[in-house]
Amino acid sequence: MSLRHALLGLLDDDQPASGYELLKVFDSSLANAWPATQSQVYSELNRLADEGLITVSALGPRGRKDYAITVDGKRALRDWLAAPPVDKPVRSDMLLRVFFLNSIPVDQARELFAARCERVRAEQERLREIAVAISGNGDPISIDGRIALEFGLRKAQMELEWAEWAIDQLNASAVVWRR
Amino acid sequence: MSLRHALLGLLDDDQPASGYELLKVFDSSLANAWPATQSQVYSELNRLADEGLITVSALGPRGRKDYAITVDGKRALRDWLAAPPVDKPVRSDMLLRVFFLNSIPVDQARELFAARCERVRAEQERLREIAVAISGNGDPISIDGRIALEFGLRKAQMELEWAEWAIDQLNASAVVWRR
DNA sequence: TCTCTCATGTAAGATGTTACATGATTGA
DNA sequence: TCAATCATGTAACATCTTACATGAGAGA
Repeated sequence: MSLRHALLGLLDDDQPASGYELLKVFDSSLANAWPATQSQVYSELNRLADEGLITVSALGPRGRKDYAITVDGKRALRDWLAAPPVDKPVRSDMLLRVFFLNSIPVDQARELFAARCERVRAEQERLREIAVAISGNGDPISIDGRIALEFGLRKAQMELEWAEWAIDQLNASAVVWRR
Repeated sequence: MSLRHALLGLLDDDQPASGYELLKVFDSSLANAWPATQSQVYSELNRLADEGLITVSALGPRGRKDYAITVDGKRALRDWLAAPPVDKPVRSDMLLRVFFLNSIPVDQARELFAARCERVRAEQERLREIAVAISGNGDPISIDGRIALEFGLRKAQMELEWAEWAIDQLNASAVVWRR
């Protein structure tokens, strides 16, 4: 149930905002921590409003609704932040394939890791551009964003080195095989 | 829809197996790549059997059903392995909290990362024990398992260093604050 | 006027979690 | 005999994805 906490957190940080605006945050910065779809955001906002954790603070053109966090909402947010993070099980399509590597030819396995390297390099590039953007705009860089971004960069680097190491392992075991 | 591919992969690797046996694999090695509950495994096995991708190859005591992969199942598995892995969006409760660090006192933030270090260290320990177990049992270590395990170890190491770095960042910014 | 962006909503279906329910077999 | 393990199933609920639907306002 962290989607609601993400919404509460955003509304606590800034001024009241509409679902449309919050959605843009989910599509940009928050996409790397807790992605959510339009459908989810709008539904959850209505649920939060029903429960009194947020309220409609203003109505705008085109049916726009600005939401503000309530006292109850602030308490819910703080309770969540004080609780230890729950590690939800992580599912990785990539890692699952690794378990079945012996079901495919070695060449295809190498290809799998090579493709992974490509993907990760692209991801690294994307994150580096964000890093440049946020450090270049003159704002005092929010420490939160910096730390989250650093996580992404380190993870990408780790994955890249791992995939390269895996290819080496495949090559080494292929040599052994040939004897 | 990777749960079904995990099941097909397991049945392709080894001899026919029962849901109960497959479940144990999900609780041990596969838990780190694609965790699944008892409820999910049994339902999916029935669905796969309905679709003809696996068949009941033997009946045992206590209503035990051994499943074997079919030709259609093997094709489905190979099609999946040949397709590029899909990166499903990753949701991290921890990372989400990082985005709202400015909503809590610095001490609590430090505590968050310190607790993370503890958790990750425990995880590292767990994985190292597995590494010792599989390298010590005399079997020729499956390259698949080695590569998957290495991913976990590297990820843990990365997270640990990141969390420590984050604490340093907090300390540094706290100093700036005090001036 | 006409298109693009703003703005919100609903519905169907896939996937995952938690809890409950049931009973057979094995070994101490 | 009695407890632990083996063995499968269902139901309710939470969450997430994809697609469809609708319309107002802003600017060329």
